[in-house]
Parts: sequence; structure tokens; C-alpha cells
Amino acid sequence: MIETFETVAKAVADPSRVRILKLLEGGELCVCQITAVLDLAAATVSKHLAALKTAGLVQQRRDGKWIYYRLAERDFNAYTRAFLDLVAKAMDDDPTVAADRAILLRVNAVAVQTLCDQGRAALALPISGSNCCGTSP
Amino acid sequence: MIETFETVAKAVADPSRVRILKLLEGGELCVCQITAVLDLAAATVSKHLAALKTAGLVQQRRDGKWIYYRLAERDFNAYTRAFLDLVAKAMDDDPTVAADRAILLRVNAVAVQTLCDQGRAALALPISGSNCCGTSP
DNA sequence: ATATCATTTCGCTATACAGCGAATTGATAT
DNA sequence: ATATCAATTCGCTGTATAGCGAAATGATAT
Repeated sequence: MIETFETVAKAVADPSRVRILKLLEGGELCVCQITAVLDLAAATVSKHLAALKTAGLVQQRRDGKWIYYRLAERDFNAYTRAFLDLVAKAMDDDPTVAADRAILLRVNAVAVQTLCDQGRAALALPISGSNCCGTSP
Repeated sequence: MIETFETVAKAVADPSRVRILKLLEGGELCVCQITAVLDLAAATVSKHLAALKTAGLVQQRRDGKWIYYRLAERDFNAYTRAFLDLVAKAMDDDPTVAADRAILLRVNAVAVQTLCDQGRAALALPISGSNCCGTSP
């Protein structure tokens, strides 16, 4: 009861997990796609996903080699819906969330296989602080 | 933004702080009253109240020697209302919350001064596992 | 002015957990 | 059956924080 509430609230009280939930609002994603956006170790992302699942906020589906996560469609506990709604209505103008969405656009433009093989490199993102092509002033 | 959300979610992700919020639904309480119900050290309760205040979930008022805390009446941040509403609608049938309410009845029946002087002893609660009067079988 | 005393802050210990790389798992594909 | 490989689990380190008692604070009351 209060323990379940604590589990769900704790799940949502971490910025990386909030970023994952906000990403999943755009539809299901496999672990390596989420990893590419967050730019964290796969082990870390996996642990976050496990916490979200334990909290009843996400569910998973296997498709071939990949496991896709999505926001919970059914209420696994008494607080699933309330917290998902709260998160959904919040932070849409947060800079980190916005940046994640921008990267997600690139992620969706690449085959999952390529992403798993090459990781972030597949996205051809500008490296912060450097200028790989040396053309701008 | 996401940092604020994290602060508020973390504030609510602790059972002692949830118990305080549920207590305050019944109206304002001073620190020694809350301490008596939770049965924690005053220092611990004070720290919890500071966390709730930083999160914008409660506000305080001084009355003579005592400081009274109450649920936030105005929205100190973007998530104040959403989280307070969520907590208010939840856990009303939780055993710990129910037990706290039962003790709160006794707390309200005692003068604040007495409570501050004597602490939990002022409540004449049965000690768990013992039988102070030795009359029952 | 000074003493009192409810509350807060400080210093500490124990526990929880975010992050990582390495090793393991387990389903797929050869 | 075996190799591959996405995902998970394991073992670890560093940081955060719940809890306590002791000391400090600061408003009240003498």
C-alpha cells in the first residue's frame, strides 16, 4: 500500500527514469534505442527499466533479438495511472526532455540493427565542444 | 524543471514524509505533535519537514513557542498541486496511515504544552508487547 | 538582561542506489 | 549444435540520505 506508493514514487524520482518515460510517450522503444538517446551504459539503462517495470509503469515485449518497452497499458497497481498521467502532463518544455526528443528523431531514422551495432555513432551527432568538419568560423 | 520535479517526487517517495502529509490533511500540526505520532526523533521530523517545505508541499506558521505546519495552500512550484492531490486521493485505507490517525485523535485531545513536555507518554498508549496494568489474561 | 525550551542544525553511522565494466543469460540465426 | 549478440545480472565505487544524540538557535516569558 504505502510501500507500493513508495516504489512508484521512487521510480519516478530519478531524472534518467523520467527521461525514459517521456521518451516512451512517443511509442515503444527497444533498449538500445533508449540507451542511444540517454547516452548511458546499457547496464544502467537496463536497471532503470527494471525499476520502472517493478513499479508497474512500463511493460515489455520481445520482437526477434530486441526487447521493446512501452508505457503500461494496464494498471499494475493502484498508482500506475496517476503517476503516468502526472508525468505525461509535465515537463514537456524541459530542455533535457526536448533535447532527448530531438535525438529520438534521429534514432527513429536509423535501423535498430545499425543502432545496436554502432551505438551513438550511428546518429552522426555533433560532438559538443568540437567541430568535426572544421568549416564553421 | 525536471530538477524541481525530482525534488518533489523524492519528497513524496519516503514513507515518513507521506505519513506527515496524510496527517496534515486533518489540519495544521506543530512539530512536537507530528513527532509524537510518528514516534521519531525530533531532529528527524524536522529534517523531513524541511524537505517537504523545500519541495513546496507544506508551509509553516509560528504561534508562540510552536511552529505549525500545514499543507501548501498556494502553488510554490509547477508540481505542488498535482502531487498533493495525488497523495490526498491515495492511501486512505493504508494501515499505517489509519494507525497514525488513531493516534492523532489522542494527540488532539491533549494540550500541546503537555505533549511537548511529556512526549508520547502524554498519550497513555498501550505499549506493544507489554501489559502495563496486568489485568488481562 | 536572562532563562527557558521548541525547533533546527551539526556530526555521525548505516543503508540505498546510480553509474560503470565484466561476466552471464537466453533467444536467434547459422 | 553452436555462434552471435541484445539484454540482464554481478561486483564494485562514489554519492545521497534516513535515522540518532548533542549542540546551536532564536523566540518567548520572567
